[in-house]
Amino acid sequence: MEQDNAPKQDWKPTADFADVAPISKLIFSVTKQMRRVFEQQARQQDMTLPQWRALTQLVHSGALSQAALANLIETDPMTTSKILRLLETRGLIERLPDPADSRAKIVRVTPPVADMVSAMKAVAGQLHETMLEGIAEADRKTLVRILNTIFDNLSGQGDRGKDAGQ
Amino acid sequence: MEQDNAPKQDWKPTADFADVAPISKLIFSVTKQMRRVFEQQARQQDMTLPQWRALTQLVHSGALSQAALANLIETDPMTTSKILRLLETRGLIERLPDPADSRAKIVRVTPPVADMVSAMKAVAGQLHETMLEGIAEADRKTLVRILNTIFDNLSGQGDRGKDAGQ
DNA sequence: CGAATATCAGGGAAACTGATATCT
DNA sequence: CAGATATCAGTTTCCCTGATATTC
Repeated sequence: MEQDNAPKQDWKPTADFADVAPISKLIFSVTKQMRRVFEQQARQQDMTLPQWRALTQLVHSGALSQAALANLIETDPMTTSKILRLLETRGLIERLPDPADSRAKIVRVTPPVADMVSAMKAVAGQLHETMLEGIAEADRKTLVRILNTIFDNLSGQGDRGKDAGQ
Repeated sequence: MEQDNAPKQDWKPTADFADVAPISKLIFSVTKQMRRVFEQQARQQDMTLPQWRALTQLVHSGALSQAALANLIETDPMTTSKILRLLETRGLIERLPDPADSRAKIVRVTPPVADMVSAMKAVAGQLHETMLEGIAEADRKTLVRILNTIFDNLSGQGDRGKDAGQ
């Protein structure tokens, strides 16, 4: 038996993630909180965040091809296809053949989605207000500006991540 | 001039996610980009983001019980257990019985983890620099302050997510 | 006893890879 | 033909739920 009542490590801890990339860590933490709160509320409508992003993008942009939608919501075509299948099964979206390109499918939301979107907007709006409580308008503008800069800096990194600027 | 914009569908599109929660959407987009770039680089070390967060937390805090670690990295105990099993299989961490509480296990990193952490720090640091390029020091400080406020606003929301202390 | 710790069993969703039929 | 579009098949990881043995 070794008498090691003092469990100590030999090597030095040096700098860790929080020291090397404190802002990254903070953004990840914030997003994790946002995601958890959102999805907990959204489960009442059987809605996940990626599904919600696809749906709102379609509401915002109108009918889109799957490839265009995938680009806008920043998911690969295969994942987008699966997300859309889930939404289609529930009758929230429909996929129509593109008359101008028989490879493509045009995706659009269906009328009965309105009620659900309305309910979800309340959830998203509530979350948005809660998280921004006590933050002045000037700071919010600054935040948006900085985040847009970060987004632009990251677009173009990695294999995929082309444009999507906007 | 633009008093009447042309509607595309029969039902009213009203406000969508981007209108209701533009900052939320932006944060999600930024995080998605960060995550993709990070995990793409991290795959060279067979490392995912949650695993990396657990590992760096252990480096930072030293030995911890699984419950304490789970609280710090904001994952539930079951998920934490599985993440640790993956790390333990690779010999990156070890779980020892807590002499003071025989229900608990004390988790700590193993010495050979140093090389991998060193390589990952380079990746994380590179990503951090890239994404913050062109952002002044004052803006970075502002960003950290606002994000901390948001984090505090969200802590306490939802079933889990109490105070980050304990 | 009630609460906490860790784990088992099981499920769903997201992201990625490689391959493929069709079409531009 | 090269490239784009959407999908199939399959794997991994994460996150959640309910249940349980043990211990505080």
